[in-house]
Amino acid sequence: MRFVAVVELLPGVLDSQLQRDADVSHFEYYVLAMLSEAPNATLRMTALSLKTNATLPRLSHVIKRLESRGLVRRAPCPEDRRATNASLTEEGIVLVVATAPGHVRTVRENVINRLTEEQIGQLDAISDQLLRRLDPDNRMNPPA
Amino acid sequence: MRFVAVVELLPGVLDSQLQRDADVSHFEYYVLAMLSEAPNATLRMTALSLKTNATLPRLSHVIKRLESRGLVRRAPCPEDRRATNASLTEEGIVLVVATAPGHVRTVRENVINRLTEEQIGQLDAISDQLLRRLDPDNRMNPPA
DNA sequence: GCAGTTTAGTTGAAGCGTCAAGCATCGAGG
DNA sequence: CCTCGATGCTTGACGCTTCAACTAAACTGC
Repeated sequence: MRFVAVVELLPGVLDSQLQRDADVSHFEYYVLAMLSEAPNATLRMTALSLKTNATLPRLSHVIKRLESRGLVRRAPCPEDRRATNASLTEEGIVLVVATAPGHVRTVRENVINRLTEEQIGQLDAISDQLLRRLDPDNRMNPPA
Repeated sequence: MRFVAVVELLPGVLDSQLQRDADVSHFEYYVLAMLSEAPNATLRMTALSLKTNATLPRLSHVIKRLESRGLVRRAPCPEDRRATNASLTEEGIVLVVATAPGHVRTVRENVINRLTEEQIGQLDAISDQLLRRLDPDNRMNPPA
């Protein structure tokens, strides 16, 4: 199916733009973006891993790298001392703010602008349908 | 967009099924499948890399692994001695034949069966539209 | 309270993808 | 022919993801 080809190709396109513009992978950007939307730009590791569909080890490694680049800060959670809170630093916020428009534009150029209004509606309905199975608990898109 | 979530999640689903059933990644399966469709189950490395949207180094590594597992055979191309022909072995053919139905079923369960006839048509038209930009030369789907 | 289990997260080793460099062959120009 | 650039592919090193193993803290039942 042609759709499979789209699924194969699209991530690469999104990745290269972010790599060029901000030297982050699409996944790293997504992590930063999820943090930036959270109250106080802070989330617990587990919550963040659910939102980003990452395994905990993966997230742990990524956060360590982002921390070493000064974009994220880790602090033990006071309420549950097993847990770790990840927060955006000032620098991290700056990066997200600076990078978001370019990223949005890339999505726009590669997806939205290629389709009619009607098709966008169709695609959204189709995606919704598919997510019922791919993400039954709606982890990736909590009713923000 | 919800569509982005689909693009993130779907590859993982397809991958796990193939990993479970045949101990190959989705990409490895795709390589084997492309070979199986080619005349004489043989393709030159460059042609195969275009069809699978892989860099040549990546393909080279993958083919080496598949060869070491006895699924693929490499032979220098007689017409152009720089080139390498990759072919499916008997064993490789057996794997593709044995694995294809399960893979098709997975795609069916996760995509096709979730949508109405009408939506499938819409998705195909949308994919076609998007591929005009994502794959302008139509490398991934030569008019078979 | 205290053993056993569950939850939260980190770490290190192993495997795959990417990138830069390399080698061989082909083809075009003089 | 012979050189020079282009083409086809391979290789090795490095980075990221995954998996298994581990530590530590929190619940649970007795």
